[in-house]
Amino acid sequence: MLEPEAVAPCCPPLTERPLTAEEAERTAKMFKALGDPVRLRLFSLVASHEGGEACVCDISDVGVSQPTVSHHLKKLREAGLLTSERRGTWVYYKVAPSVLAAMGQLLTAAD
Amino acid sequence: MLEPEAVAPCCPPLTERPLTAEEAERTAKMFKALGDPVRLRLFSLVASHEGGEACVCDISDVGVSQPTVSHHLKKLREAGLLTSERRGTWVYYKVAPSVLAAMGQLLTAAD
DNA sequence: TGCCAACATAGATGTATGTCGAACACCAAG
DNA sequence: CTTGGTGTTCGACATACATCTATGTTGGCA
Repeated sequence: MLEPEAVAPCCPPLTERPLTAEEAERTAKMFKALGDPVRLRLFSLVASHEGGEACVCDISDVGVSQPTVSHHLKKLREAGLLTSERRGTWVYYKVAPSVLAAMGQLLTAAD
Repeated sequence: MLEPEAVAPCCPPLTERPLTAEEAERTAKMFKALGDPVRLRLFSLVASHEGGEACVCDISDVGVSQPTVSHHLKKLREAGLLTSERRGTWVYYKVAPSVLAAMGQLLTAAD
């Protein structure tokens, strides 16, 4: 089921030193994934859901069709931000561990 | 010169509660702006430059033409992430105050 | 076995975006 | 005022992307 390439601890704070081209390439994928309003809502719906995970049926009410939701969840998976698991009839998404920490570190003001 | 709409303190951590549609719309613009490798490098070049600011001539070596650099800097400005100021011959860009803090808060693991 | 619900994939389509070269605006020196 | 350097804007173009409808696939249940 096409699992994400690891997002990795990646990089120091953006204020510490310029990113290399490769670092920027990898890191931009995460930001890009969150750069769509629908995906950002889906991500926050999963991240804030009790237990840290949510089934698609819990988060499908974001104003677009069901295939579109599925499409965006796939993008988030491919960016390494979410993982998915099927349990019976439902598919559950959760935030990939360490992703929030990694992105938070990037944006740490190293002042 | 088309100044940015304020990016605002905006939102609580993504893990605290789901974003509303409006919040997501506004916030996604910031992530989107950083969702391109070239822009991400430009941003980190400015953010990590001594004095917290850099002139375009200091950061133009990212592998694309100079008009393209200018185009991306404009996008970053419009997203509220950078501000620009002309001093004599050169134009200086700096990170908009409070932007890093705001984005960092969004990604705070509220665990 | 057959059916329904939950998600995913496929294909089509309009719009947004990244890129470039060319032309323009601004400023400092001669 | 003219020249040269710095940066922006313009127009064109190819690609990427968000969205939809239609169709597949998977699993529970009668």
